[in-house]
Amino acid sequence: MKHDFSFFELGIDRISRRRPGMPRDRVVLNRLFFFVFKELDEAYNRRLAEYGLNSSTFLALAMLLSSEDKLLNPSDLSDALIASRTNVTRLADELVSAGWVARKPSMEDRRRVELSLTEEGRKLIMKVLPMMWKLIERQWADFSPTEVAEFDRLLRKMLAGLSRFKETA
Amino acid sequence: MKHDFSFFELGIDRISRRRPGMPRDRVVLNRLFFFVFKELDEAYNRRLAEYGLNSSTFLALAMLLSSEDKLLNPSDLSDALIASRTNVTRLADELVSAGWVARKPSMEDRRRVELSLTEEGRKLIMKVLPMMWKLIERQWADFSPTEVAEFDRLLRKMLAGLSRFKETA
DNA sequence: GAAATATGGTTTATATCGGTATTATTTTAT
DNA sequence: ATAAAATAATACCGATATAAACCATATTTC
Repeated sequence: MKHDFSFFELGIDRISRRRPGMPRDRVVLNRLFFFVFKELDEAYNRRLAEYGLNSSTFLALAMLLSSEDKLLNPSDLSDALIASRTNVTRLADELVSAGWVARKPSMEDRRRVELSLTEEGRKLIMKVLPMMWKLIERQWADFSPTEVAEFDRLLRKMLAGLSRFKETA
Repeated sequence: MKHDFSFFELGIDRISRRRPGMPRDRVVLNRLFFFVFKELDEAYNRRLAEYGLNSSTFLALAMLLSSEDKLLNPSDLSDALIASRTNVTRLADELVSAGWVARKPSMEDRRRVELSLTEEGRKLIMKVLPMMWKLIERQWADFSPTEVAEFDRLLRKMLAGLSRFKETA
């Protein structure tokens, strides 16, 4: 990595000095959040790439594994992945052509499509899940249970703040 | 919004029940982080869109404003935005054709290009910055200074955890 | 000082994603 | 029972992003 976060902090401070009125610490927080996300996303994608997966395809397979009875529709996946249905159609194409997922028309509702894991898809996600969990454990290893709980609380509070200013638009 | 976060928590718990060994709370934390990021990004982009901007173009203009003397190269922007140089080229094209930024060849190093704000670009970012700061203040309004500091600390700790497992690959 | 290497920026090819329109089917309203 | 509205999936298109190849210029190495 070329830069750690201090690089950004300096940039923010430079703006702050010249244009007064900036809520400095909160701007840093937003930027830090953004930065951490990028690192998080990149780290996991790099590991998943070893299996020909990425965050979206991994999560899709995990969802499919977790609901092996219920049968999942593309719309369900769209919700679970926070992705457009358009994109899920494409993802499903990808997963099907990789041989991990099967598409079947639904009997009850003929508009629907039912997605399920193939044997290969099942084997793959069963292999990847424990790897991911180990990774996650390692990532959070330094956090005490209290810290985990506090982080959780703050993230949810942040969510509340965000939803509030969504209404007022 | 169709779903709040509890939707995802239920999905995680469903997997957890069937496949033992999941570090449940940390998985939730990762997923929550991802969810919050999406909301954050979407919220800011929606506001910036009113000015014909998005996170990238906004940040680029802010960086340019903050270094009105130093003159910024595309590479600098690439670092600041955590974006590929390829993408910065495209962004610069966009900003130039919108009339907000000027491109000038550098004298000292003839490989380089120097980017600077036009008068219009300057006016725009001077208008947008205070709007953004107000937004950020509102977003974090419920957080006490202690909470802000604690959030900051936890995010940096998370970063440390991430960088650790980057090395070990 | 010439050759090898590194750097800055762009072009080209490719991936990922969302919006809109479209088609097929189901549900609702009258 | 039929017309209108809603829903599910997709095709098509444009926006945003990266990687790889490339050219021009600087820097390093010998």
